[in-house]
Amino acid sequence: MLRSASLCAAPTRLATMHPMTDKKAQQYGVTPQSVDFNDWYNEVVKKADLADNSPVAGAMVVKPYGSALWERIVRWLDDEFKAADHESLIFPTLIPMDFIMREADHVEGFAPELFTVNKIGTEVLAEPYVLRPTSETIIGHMWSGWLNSYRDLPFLHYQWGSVFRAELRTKAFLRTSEFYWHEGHTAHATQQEAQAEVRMILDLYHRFCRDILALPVVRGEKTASERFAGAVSTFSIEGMMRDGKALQSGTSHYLGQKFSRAFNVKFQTAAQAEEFAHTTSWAISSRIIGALIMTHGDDKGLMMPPNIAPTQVVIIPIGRKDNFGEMVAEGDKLAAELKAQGVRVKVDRRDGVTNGFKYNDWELKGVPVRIELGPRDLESGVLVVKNRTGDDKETLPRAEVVGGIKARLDGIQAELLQRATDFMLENTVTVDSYDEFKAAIESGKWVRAFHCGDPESEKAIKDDTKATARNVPLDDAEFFAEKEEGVCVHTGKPAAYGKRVIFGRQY
RNA sequence: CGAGGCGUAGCGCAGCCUGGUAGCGCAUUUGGUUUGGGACCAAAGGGUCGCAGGUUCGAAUCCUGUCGCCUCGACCA
Repeated sequence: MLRSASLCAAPTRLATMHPMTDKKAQQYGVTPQSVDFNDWYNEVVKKADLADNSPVAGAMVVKPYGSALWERIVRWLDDEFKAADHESLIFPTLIPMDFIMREADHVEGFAPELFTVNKIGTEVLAEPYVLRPTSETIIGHMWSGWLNSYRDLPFLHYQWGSVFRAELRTKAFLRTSEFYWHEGHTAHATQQEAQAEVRMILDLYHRFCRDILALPVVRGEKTASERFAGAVSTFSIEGMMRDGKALQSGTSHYLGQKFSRAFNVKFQTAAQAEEFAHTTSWAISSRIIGALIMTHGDDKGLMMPPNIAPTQVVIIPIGRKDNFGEMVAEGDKLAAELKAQGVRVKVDRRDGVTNGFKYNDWELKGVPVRIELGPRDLESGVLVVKNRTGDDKETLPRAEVVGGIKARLDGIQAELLQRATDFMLENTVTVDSYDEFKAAIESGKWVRAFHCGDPESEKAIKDDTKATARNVPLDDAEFFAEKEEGVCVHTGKPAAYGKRVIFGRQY
């Protein structure tokens, strides 16, 4: 619950500049981003009705609006996976604990955050289970039984579900002890094929973020110290939030033969040799909703990109008691015309709530387009239209609004992507000295710098600045891909990777 | 997990220090007036004071434990 804690945590700040000291502000709206980004985020999640806290530590309840959003995310991705010939399947939530223990790096990464089931009724289990933190192990186990010949490959599998990781500090959508995702798991006969899969998925994620969520993201490879526990190589898409922090928004891992060796996933080749499969895993989680909130949101609340918005257009019938019903009926007619074009539209038929209240309500929820429809408009054949992205209302002929609705939505989609891209570029600086590096990080920016690749140096930088290497952009990444040689900004040694690394503070 | 803060009506809070009838604003319900950017008047309903122990004649208030939330730190595929 959003109790007094967040408002009282820092009394000195509160006393001087917290707008919640104002009665009206306390009741309506959210804390401005510039005052306290954390408060802003927590309040938006609550007030826009995306999620609520549950009695279970760190586990949220996703409310209908949040669920509608997640369902749209799931649907789009699921269609794409299937279009790329992947098949879904369903694995148990419980995994034998010893499975997790079989791959050394995997254990080390996950052991501290495992929920363990060691009792059924009153009977203590000799071999406990864990609630899956991810399913490479149990899937590897099953694959070993399914795989005989190279002709069986590739396995192109994925499942939708939730996983459990007991993080010590949680935050709705960004880091919850149970979260929702798909996990892709594929097995291939060759390294090349597996690596092509990893890359194909990373690109799919990139398209999803760019075209559907209007999130500019940087495709790149993680440095060794930031790899998935058990991966040979990890690739990520990184987005910049409006506070300048980075959010890893999706990952795609090449696991080599590490898991196939641990779970005996092997096959006979055409040359009659025995070989271990090359496997991959990849995921986008409910965390992506956090990215959506923090990339596009403003002081009025959420801003939903039209391509993902559960509701794209809201119609507000405006009338008095005697003609409100008539206006609602007109709104329904208009809605039907928009729906016929495939637009997701709602008519706000609530009576006894003032128009101003409705405007603010839908702005908080981030609905891209609002149409007002009142007696005056009806009389003159116009509609009042307002985009969530701007401040101005437009009065336009009804036919123009109806006919131009798709273009309007596309325009908003493009505007959001452009805005977020500009923000990311404006808040990324290229530096060649460690002093500049520290100053830039301190001011909440991303840094592009040369690095020697030494994990010890990365650790030292993190201890010093709280910034980590986000990724090394791919050669064909949309941003920051330039090839360059230089010396490490931290150690002065020759730079690794042949290009600059993105550093930033992260969620 | 370490340090700090906070749990009182749906939301935001006061009351706690100094133990003695549980309050305020908003929201809700009803009636009326309103309605093109967060309406107004009137009346009404709503609370095991997070939970469990303890001290006391008596606990929202004092003590202990515990659960949950927030911030900083550590951790974070």
